[in-house]
Parts: sequence; C-alpha cells; structure tokens
Amino acid sequence: MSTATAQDAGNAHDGGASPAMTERVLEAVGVAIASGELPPGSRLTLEGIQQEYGISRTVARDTMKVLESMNLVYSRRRVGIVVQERRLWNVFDPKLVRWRLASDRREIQYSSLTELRIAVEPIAAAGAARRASAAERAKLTSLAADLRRLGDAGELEAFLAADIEFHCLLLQSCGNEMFLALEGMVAEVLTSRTRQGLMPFKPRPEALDAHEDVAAAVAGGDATAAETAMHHILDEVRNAMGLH
Amino acid sequence: MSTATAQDAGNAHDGGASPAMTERVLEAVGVAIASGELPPGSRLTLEGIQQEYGISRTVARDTMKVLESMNLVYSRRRVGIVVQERRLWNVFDPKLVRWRLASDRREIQYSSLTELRIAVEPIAAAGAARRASAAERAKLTSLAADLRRLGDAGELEAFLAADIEFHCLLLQSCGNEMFLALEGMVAEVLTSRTRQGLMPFKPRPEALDAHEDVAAAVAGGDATAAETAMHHILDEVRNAMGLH
DNA sequence: TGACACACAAAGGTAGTATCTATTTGGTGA
DNA sequence: TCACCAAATAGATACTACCTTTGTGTGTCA
Repeated sequence: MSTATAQDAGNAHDGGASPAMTERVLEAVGVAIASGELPPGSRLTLEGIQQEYGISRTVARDTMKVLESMNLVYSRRRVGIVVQERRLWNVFDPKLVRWRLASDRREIQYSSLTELRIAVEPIAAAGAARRASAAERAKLTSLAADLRRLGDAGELEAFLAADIEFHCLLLQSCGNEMFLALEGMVAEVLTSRTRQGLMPFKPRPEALDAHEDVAAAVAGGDATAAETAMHHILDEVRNAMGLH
Repeated sequence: MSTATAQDAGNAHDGGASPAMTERVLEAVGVAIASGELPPGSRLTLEGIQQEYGISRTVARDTMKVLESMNLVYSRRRVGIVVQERRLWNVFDPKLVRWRLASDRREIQYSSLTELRIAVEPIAAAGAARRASAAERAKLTSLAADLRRLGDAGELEAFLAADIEFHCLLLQSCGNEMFLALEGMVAEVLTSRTRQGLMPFKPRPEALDAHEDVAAAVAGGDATAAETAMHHILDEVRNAMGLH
C-alpha cells in the first residue's frame, strides 16, 4: 500500500489502484463516444484498449460487451469494435444520458429530455389521480404547500429540492414503471434549469398555483383536471423552448 | 440432437456449438429474471452459471456484466450475483422490453407501453409539424391515404404495416432522438393489438379521419392541430384501457 | 481480367491462477 | 451468557496464456 506504489499504473497485478477499474474504463470510452470524440464509424480494438488503459484482455472485453449492449458499438471479427451510428444508440440508458449531459453536446440532450417531460408528466399526473395511495396524495398536497412557502420566501435551493420531490413522487405514484424510470432524468433537468439558469427561473405565481391545482386534482381523483393542471406547469417550459 | 454429438454441451473447446453463445446465455438468464422465475433477491454465482450452461468463466462474466449494466442484478464479493428489485431495472432497454413481452407478465408491459404511447405520440406529432422535412410530410400524407384505402378494403395485415409505418415516421420526423428510440416498442404494441386482438380492432372511420387530420396538420405545419388530432387517434386506446 | 487459395488480424472462447473483501465462524475474556 | 476480536472462507475481480473461428486482403495462376 504505502510506499511500494512506485508504479501506480496499476498493471502490477494488484487489481487496480482504485476499485472498479472496469467502470473507469467504461466511463472513459463511453464519454469519448458520447461526446463525439470517437465518431460513428471509428474503429477500436481490444488490444488498443488494453494498451491505452493498461488493463487486461478480460476487462477490455467486459467493457466492450457493455457498450455493445447499449448499442454504442458493434464488433466484428477481423475488423474490431466499431462505433455505431447515433440513431441506433439506447438513448434511454441512464449511463448514456449522464455521459451526454457531461459532454459539450449537453444542449441536445436537455431539449430531448425536456420534451419528454412535457409528454410524460401530464399523463403521469392523470395516472396518479387514478392510482396514487392515500399517503402519496397527502404528501403531494403538503409538497405543494411547501413549494408555495419556499417560493414566496425566495429560497431557491430548498424550492428546487421540493420541486424535484414533487415531480418524482408523481412519477412514482402514477403506477407506470416506465415513467418511474425517468425519475433521475427529470431530477437532472430540474436541477440544471435552476443551477445553470438555462431557463429563466423564478417561481411565478401561476406555476405555484398550478402545482397546487395538480395536488388538489390528484387528491380528489380527478384525472382530467390533474392532466390539464400539469400541462399548465409545463407551458412555461414549452414557451421557453420555443414550442407551442 | 441425433447421436454423433455425444458431447453436445459444447465444452469441447470448440467455441460453442452455435455462434454467439454469450447471447444465448444472456437471453436465458434475462428471460428468467424478467419472467419472475428468478425473483428479486435471488442469488446466483458465476460458478453456478458456468455449470448450468456449460460455459467458461469469461462468458459467464460477460453475461453478468451486461445484466448488471441493465440494473437487473448487482454483484458483491463473497455474496454473489443478486437480482435487483424491479423498481431499479432499466425498463427502457429494448432487450428487457422484449424479454418481458415474451413472459407471462406481458400485460403489464403492454399497458406501460401503451400509456407511454399516449404520452409521447401527440408531442411527437407536434414536433413533426414543426420540424419534419418536406419529403416526410408528403410521405405522411400518402400513408394516411393508404390507411383509408386499406381500412375500407378490410385488408388488416396491410393496414397494420402502413399504420406502423405512419406512427414510426412521425417518431422519426419529430426530431427528438429519444422519441425515435421508441419506434420498435410502438411497432410491437400495434402488432400485438392487431394479432392478438387484445384490443377491439376494426379501423373505425373516426380513426381514419384522425390519421388524415394528423397528416394534414403536419403538412401544414400546425403543431397544435397535429397534437390534438393525435390525441383523437389515441382516445380510442385510452378508452379501451379504461383511462379517461 | 477474373476466380481461387492462402495468410493474417482480430474477436470469441477456454483454462488456470492470484488477489481482494465481506461474511461466517469460532474462540476468548468479562 | 454475551460482547467482541481474530481467523477461515466463499466468491467476485483481475491477469495471463493459449486455442478457435471468421472476415479481409493479397497474391497467384489461368
């Protein structure tokens, strides 16, 4: 441990300086592909990856298998590992979403995700109105009240946290497992909207009203009203995106 | 099969009786997990997988790495490979969708997908009205006319094919790569709806009208009208699902 | 010029071994 | 009897060496 680490490169059969080397390599190659540094059609070889990252064949293979399963690459004998065209990527894989948000093509990913939110959240609200548990309905109502309070007080960080909780709770309680899987992405979009100020963000009274309307409609089991109210929340976003 | 292949198990170092052994193992284990045969919390070991499928550790590892990347399992030293709780699965991975549709829990997957369609397609139609190319607009219009003709003629198979092409073209031309990735799933839902008669399916005049309305709105660049018309197409589905 | 054979590169797969770590088990003292 | 520390252990993680399979390219011969 202490001194003998003269050769930190990690090829000294020590299993890797940091744990989970395979993940580090996956991350590195994934980011390179997602960012466009390795454009579609680029060719890699296991040999090359081994050398570049100082790893064994096994780890290089594992990494490529995962990338292949995400449809980021395909591999053919005698040819090597080829980066797929973008059209075929599994763009719903959270890892890929993360990599793309970290790249300088972030904007495309954000607008895709935002449009997805616009599509999904109203239906999720309607689903929640039909299927949420009593506890979930109560929690939504209390979160809407929190939002009002924090918004009026101008506590943006706490407001953001509550906002994320509100939207994620809707996705959870709507009873659609596929919507639930979008939780992390919605949280990411909301966070970035506040932090980076990509969209003008100042809790407008209309938005606060609309959150309360959603909560009330869900509490009352009125699916149509919940859907409409959620549409109102997202209208602001739609306008900011130049849609509508 | 017959006899000569005394050792069919494929461990005779021949690289596997059929090509892509790793895929066969992945498929087998994936299906077992997706179907609930291996419920969350079940524990596997690489050793066990090797034995069960007569493969080497490398292949077993590759398989598990892919399942891990789909969040179907996680693995810990000394414990083994544990099936994740459903909540955490990457339910948007096309492989997983396929496995679930093949299991006897098919219904849950279908209703999730259908609700997703209801959410996404209207927004996709609006996007297409804004961003589709001239060729795409023309093609949509001609597909709507085909649908009218085939529907009136009662040619259900051809109608299905055109219907799939219509909906997929919308997803392609809306300019949102994430929506595009849903293509295969939409096709799957439409196919099953016709084939298995899960939903009453007889091209109703209202549906044919609505398809033409969508095409016309997209051709004319009217996003709001396209969104509304697509809602009408999906209303039939909503009613059949007991939503709304 | 065209068809065929052969060499080669790179993935796919097997086998054996070493290391790391969380759990289990067992033993010791209070 | 119980709490706590030490040793054994199971199983993932990783490395190495080797064999098999299969596209690709290249060169030879008619």
